[in-house]
Amino acid sequence: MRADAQRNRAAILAAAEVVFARDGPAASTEQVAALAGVAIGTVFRHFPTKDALLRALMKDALARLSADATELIEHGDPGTSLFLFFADVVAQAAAKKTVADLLATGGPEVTADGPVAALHEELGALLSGAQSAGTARADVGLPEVAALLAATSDAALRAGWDEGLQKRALAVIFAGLRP
Amino acid sequence: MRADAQRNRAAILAAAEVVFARDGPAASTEQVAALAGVAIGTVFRHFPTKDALLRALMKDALARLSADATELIEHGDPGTSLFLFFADVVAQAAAKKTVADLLATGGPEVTADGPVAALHEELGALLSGAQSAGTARADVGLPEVAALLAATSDAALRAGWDEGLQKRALAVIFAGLRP
Amino acid sequence: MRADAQRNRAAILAAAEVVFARDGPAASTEQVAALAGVAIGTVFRHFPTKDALLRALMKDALARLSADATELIEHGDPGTSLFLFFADVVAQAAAKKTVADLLATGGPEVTADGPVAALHEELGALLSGAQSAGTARADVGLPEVAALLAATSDAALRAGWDEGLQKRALAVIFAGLRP
Amino acid sequence: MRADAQRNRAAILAAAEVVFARDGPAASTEQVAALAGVAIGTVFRHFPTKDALLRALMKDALARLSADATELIEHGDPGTSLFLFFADVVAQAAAKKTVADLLATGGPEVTADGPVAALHEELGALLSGAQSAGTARADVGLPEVAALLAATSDAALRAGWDEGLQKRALAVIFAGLRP
DNA sequence: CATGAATGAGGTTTCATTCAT
DNA sequence: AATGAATGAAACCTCATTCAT
Repeated sequence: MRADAQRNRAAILAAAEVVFARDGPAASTEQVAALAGVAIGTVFRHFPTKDALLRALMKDALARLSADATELIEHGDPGTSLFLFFADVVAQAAAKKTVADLLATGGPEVTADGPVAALHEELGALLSGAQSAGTARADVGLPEVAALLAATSDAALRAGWDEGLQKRALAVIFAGLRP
Repeated sequence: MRADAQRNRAAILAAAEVVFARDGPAASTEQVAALAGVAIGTVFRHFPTKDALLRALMKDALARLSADATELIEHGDPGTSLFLFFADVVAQAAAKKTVADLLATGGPEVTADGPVAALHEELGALLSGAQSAGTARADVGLPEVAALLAATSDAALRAGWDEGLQKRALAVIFAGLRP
Repeated sequence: MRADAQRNRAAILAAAEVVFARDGPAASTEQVAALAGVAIGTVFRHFPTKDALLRALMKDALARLSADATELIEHGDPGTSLFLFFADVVAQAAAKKTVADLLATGGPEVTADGPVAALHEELGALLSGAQSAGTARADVGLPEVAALLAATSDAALRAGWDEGLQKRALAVIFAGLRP
Repeated sequence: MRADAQRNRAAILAAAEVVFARDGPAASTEQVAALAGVAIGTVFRHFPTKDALLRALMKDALARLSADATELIEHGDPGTSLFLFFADVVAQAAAKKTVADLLATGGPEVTADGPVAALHEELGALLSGAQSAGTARADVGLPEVAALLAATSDAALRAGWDEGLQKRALAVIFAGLRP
């Protein structure tokens, strides 16, 4: 891929994140092209379908989340990393739509193997760490933790939870997770 | 309003609930008409705008929730009513989209005074009841309870939480609410 | 026809005159019904078609014009009646749409025999009278007088000619008609 | 703009002129597209609204009239140019709707400053020329001349004045304008 | 007779996608 | 590889007309 093509791809993804966050997935692809400063044809050359663009967006967001999780698993404090990660994701979701959408739906058809599974594994590691450290109850499972993470992230975005509300709502969930 | 008109209005609302739950608010009004067994013009005679139809749907769902809450407040056990209501709403949301959407967004422009406020008041009564009965901590407030209710309802729908997942996720939140 | 039916017919015609004058022939029939204070079905019972309603409107307007012309022919001064009639029609047209429309188009398909022909005959009588009285040139014919009457009536309405403009524009035409 | 786009724009305007002249402004945009040999989307790419298309049509027609007037002012005989222009406009109007519509209404919102004012100025120059040359009375003003031009153009179109009728009707007006 | 709800064709407009330039 | 004009299906909405009440 040529250098300018690479640059265009990045610009399109960045523009798409802004546009779809602002106007929802029903926003028109031309708005994305306009914000990216390219012609509509260029968008479709890089992403053959609007859906492909949305999926690429999710993949990117997932990758970023996974990187954060990995960092915490490797260098964070096992007792607090789960809660830190949880709170971070919710805070990010309150600002960006895609993160939430992807967590909520798992994205279009990307369930079993893809990057979503990777993120779940990492979340599982964080949970195990907290359980070993005694800061999370042993009888809570990964599915409900992941579900609650998705639910709160999504809600934080859609309802526009402010920082105070995020804190109080998460306090309830964290209290429920602790022994 | 004539009897047949009344019947059609109800049929349209019922159809809209199904269609919008299945395909999201971007679903076409014609699908609603088809499922309701009426012509497209009839839908627009009853609801002059697609938006008006969506709003009517939310209003209906809200009314049903309020009725349930009122019933619990008046005849339920204060110690368990909050949790019962919470779980019921989430369970319903897992089947119907509008309930969740409305809880998440408060609906278009219906924020301060309308039926949303009424529901919040009722939720507040349930919370107070639980706190008086000693089954909910005194330091949790209505805003976070409402926010968590909206978040879990919405997620239950979108992600299609099965009964087991609903139960486990709510168990965490309920544990966090208890003293 | 029952008395109330008669009353409804008149109310519909009156309403139609107002509505179509205000919004043009593209105005909806329901607006007419609403202004007349009847249901839409009643309009269609009296006039089986929107077109029929428009035609009836023209027929009425024509009848009124014919009556005025006849009155002038029988009791007016031959030397001035033509000019008086001309100016009157233009003045009325400035206020009501249908008169102008009908003069301009002759109405839908009503050319040879109907009330339009009657009006033309009367206009011809007025012209002859003026020519005999020496206030109109002998070499102008009925067709151009009728055409100019239609043109100025229509324009007076559409462009909203005020009284002063009507007077000055007609002064030119009258000067052209005089010997 | 690309060459093919330019060609399409012109084709659409030409088709619109024909279609709206034949069927009035209520004619459908799809007819325009069909006659222009393009898809409906192409019409809306060039003119984002049906109204925009109608306005563009008027602007074009105005420009052509202005060009004709300017030509006459600069190179024509002052004594006859006014009458020539008047007759030409009426003759054209008998064939094309837009010319007449625009003269009658001034077009949508284009009143004070736009090209309509320019045309009025040019008409004023023609009138002054005729008055200086002694072929028009000194006491007729631009307003009534413009009004009569609009009225006759419009009527010539709507009523379909044939050449003979145009000639005789204009003869009356020209006689009224002469000293 | 009157009512007004229902019909459904048709109109305007949007937008994902294709393809000539 | 980029451009942006063209396509055409499909969405929303209107309205003349019909017909059950």
